[in-house]
Amino acid sequence: MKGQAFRTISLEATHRMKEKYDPRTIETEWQAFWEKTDLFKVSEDPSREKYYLLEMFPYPSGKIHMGHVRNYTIGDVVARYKRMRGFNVLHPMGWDAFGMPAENAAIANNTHPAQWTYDNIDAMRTQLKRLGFSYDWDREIATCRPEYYRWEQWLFIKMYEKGMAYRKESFVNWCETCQTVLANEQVEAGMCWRCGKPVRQKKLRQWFFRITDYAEDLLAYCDRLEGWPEKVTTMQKNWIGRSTGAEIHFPVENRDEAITVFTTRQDTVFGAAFMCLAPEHPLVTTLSHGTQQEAAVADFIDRMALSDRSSRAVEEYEKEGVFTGGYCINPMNGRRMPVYTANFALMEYGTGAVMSVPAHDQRDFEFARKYHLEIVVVVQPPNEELDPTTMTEAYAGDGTMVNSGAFNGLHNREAMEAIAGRMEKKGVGKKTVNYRLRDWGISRQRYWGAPIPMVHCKDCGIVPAAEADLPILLPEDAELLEGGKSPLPSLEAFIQTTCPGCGRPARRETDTMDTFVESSWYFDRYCSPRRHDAMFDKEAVDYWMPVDQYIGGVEHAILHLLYSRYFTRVLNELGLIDCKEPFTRLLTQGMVCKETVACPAHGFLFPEEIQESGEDRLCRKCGDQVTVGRVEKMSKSKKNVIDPNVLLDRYGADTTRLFCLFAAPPERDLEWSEQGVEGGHRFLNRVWRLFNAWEEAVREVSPSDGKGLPSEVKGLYRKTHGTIKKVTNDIEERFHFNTAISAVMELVNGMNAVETNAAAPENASRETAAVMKLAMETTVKLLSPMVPHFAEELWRATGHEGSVLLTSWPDYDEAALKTDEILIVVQVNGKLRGRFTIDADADQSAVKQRALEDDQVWKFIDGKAIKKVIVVKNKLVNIVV
RNA sequence: GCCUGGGUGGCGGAACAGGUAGACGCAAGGGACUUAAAAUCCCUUAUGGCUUAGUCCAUGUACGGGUUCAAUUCCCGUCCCAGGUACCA
Repeated sequence: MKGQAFRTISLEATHRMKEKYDPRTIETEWQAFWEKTDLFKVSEDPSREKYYLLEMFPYPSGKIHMGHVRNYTIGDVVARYKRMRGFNVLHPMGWDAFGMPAENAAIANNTHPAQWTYDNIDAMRTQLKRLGFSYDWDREIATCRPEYYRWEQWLFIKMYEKGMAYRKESFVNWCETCQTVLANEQVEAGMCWRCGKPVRQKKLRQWFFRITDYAEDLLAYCDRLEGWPEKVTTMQKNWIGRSTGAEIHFPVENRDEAITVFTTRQDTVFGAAFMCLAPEHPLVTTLSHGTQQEAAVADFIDRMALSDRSSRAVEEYEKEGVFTGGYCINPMNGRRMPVYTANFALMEYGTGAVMSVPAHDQRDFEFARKYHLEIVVVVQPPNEELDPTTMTEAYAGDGTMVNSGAFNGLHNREAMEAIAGRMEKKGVGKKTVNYRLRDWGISRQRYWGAPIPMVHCKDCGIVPAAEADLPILLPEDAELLEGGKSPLPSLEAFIQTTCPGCGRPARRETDTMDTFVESSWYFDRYCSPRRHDAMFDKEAVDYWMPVDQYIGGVEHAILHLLYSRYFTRVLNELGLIDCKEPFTRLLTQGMVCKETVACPAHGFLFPEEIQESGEDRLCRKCGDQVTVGRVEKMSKSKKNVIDPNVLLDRYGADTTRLFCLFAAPPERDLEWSEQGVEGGHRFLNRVWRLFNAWEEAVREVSPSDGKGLPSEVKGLYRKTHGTIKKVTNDIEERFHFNTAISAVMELVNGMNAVETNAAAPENASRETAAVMKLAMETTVKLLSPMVPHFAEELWRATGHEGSVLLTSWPDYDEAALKTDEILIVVQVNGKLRGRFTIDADADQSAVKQRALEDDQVWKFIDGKAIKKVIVVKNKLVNIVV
């Protein structure tokens, strides 16, 4: 605090709370107070233990949605909790500000992407502030600012120099009409999502990051990420897709070259009867050239280029192919194998060539049957004899080798090793490891992104921009073009430059970077966001990193998280940071869902388009009955959205936060419920009234230490300590805020019962008031991370100065949890038959005795022989008869 | 197809290490307060049964088996739902 009393918040301890809970007033007052007193500002302090809490930063689309509210509420609770636990907590926020929607919006509204983006950021920042999140706003970053992407360009150059960034030709989804590259998810059934015209596979020179160099390391560390959900590490492992096998070279007939394949089943090489190449494979055209097949092959390649990857991958896609006219030779047995090109062979996996073993691979089997190709059995299963003429499906299991020359009789698993060894000796192949993971293509033919800082020079080739020229600014005066084509290649003022090598005129690279690049290091930048002469302040980044707890949607399980892990390794190797894994613990929160409502005439309806009339729900546009559909993730297209602003206006931030936390545990989907929000609001009101009633009575007393308790409040004292324990565990170990809140609700119910059962506040004994005070202060502290404004106000009401956030989290006294008497339940043959209470220190035989004497129990054991009696300490007795 | 999750009252969800199934909240019904309504407070609420309406009995955590004194929890099999992934050679 800066010494001066803040205007609207009275700092006096005698400040009286208002009769009525008015969230809007207290929330704006406390937000202003926090800001004025710099409460959330942090700096490195080596004497204190740090805690870096991060939520995935949002794309500035214009409005916060409920998914954000949930994500950031969860994060804020943890941040505030850790802070009360004494940690030096870094909790920053910023904007993932480059990307396509800004360009689309700019075209649609005739604004500039920068203008649109910055306006959105302002709007969303205001919303986040209204929710009372404890961000250190001084660290805010927007990735579209030159101060940010300058360092991304700098890093790109470092990576280029180290060979980690390179350029190569690859296939992309290309829309001719829009003159642009489309991401896979922008291709709908083979058509451009924007103009509806067919999408082609086009070869383009593109920039790549060599993430595959780290495939093994990224995979190996998956098992060490103990704080990550297994679901996510499993998805990453599958994505990396390591498989062991062999690389085999099949010489091409009459040519001095070979087709190299990757296979995991080198044991079946003697059964390889034909070869399948991806349509994009360079040999396909070469082999068919001058043969009768030439026209058919060309036609097939054309047709395949038209179908994008996702539609090629649709279910039950018919396997088809065309003979290329060429042959290759099986290096192990000299078999002449026809070379086909087939739609199921993928250029981007392995070598783009498949040795086809129809007897032992289902896909090859179907292909062979369709085109009447040879089927050779080389692995015989243990209990049956395979006959190639009558087989109805491939046999992919293990067995004994046949038709395989010197390897006949071996078990196929042994043969794998033996054949690999033999191939290596002959120089026709070797054991190898293959990954599904591809290098990361980062080129985008887009305007609204970070320019790739490279220069094309006629004489020197491709050279990095000079460090002194950074940042390579994205020109602001660009005119956005209908259709999405990047204006950069036609902006002469941008393109023309001089070569940093020879000084002669040269041209700038016009590709911009994939926006996943920005989000792969923003968490490092938060550590020293204003540093202008370096990417990061090494000391700061080594103090704060790695992120202790990262929170976000599971939809980023693969790309964002994998790229961030990769970048951390790169930065580590370049000596810029010490850590190797960026996120120690990861929480993936569930989606926010709501029922969909549709009208037969008008389709999906927004909640405000629905009229409630008695039991009926009607469409406001036409008055017809609406139909209620499935509960689905809130989305604009389904119109099942709730605008957080409406909630903030109606209930305030604390109720909104409380509902998000209470309705479901964080990792599960949350189903929206208007009544649930009401319920949360009612709870806060109930607490408010309780505090109002007791405010005077507890003002002068100190919280009870548990000594000399009147019997009517003994239970409440114990409950208070029990609640601290429960809430602490729920937050600390599981982030189960829903059960934490339930526990506080129970405590509040307990406090209410004091008034009904024991004493009205005005004639409560001093001891009773002392226990009440303890319970009240505990309630405030336990609730403060979740409903911070509300808690601040009540903290004042219990006679304290300053912010409750600056106090420490309450401890519980294990001794206070002990009860004099405990409840024992009695079972007969495992069925509940009775219960009794007994002194907590009673020994087991006494407990057993009591159980056997119980009237209720006796009814069930009378006349039967007791076989066994099991006594579980402090819990139950089970009598087996 | 494969890989993850998940299936518990009218609903959201609890039961953390096999030990009282249904915490807490919502909704519903009844009652109190009020001229009235809202708000608030109290009571009831898994299903079925009843000779003793009870500290009662039976059934019950998707379904079928199993292990155990005891299973929502562990094991085997089946069904359904959600998410991810997919011709990966």
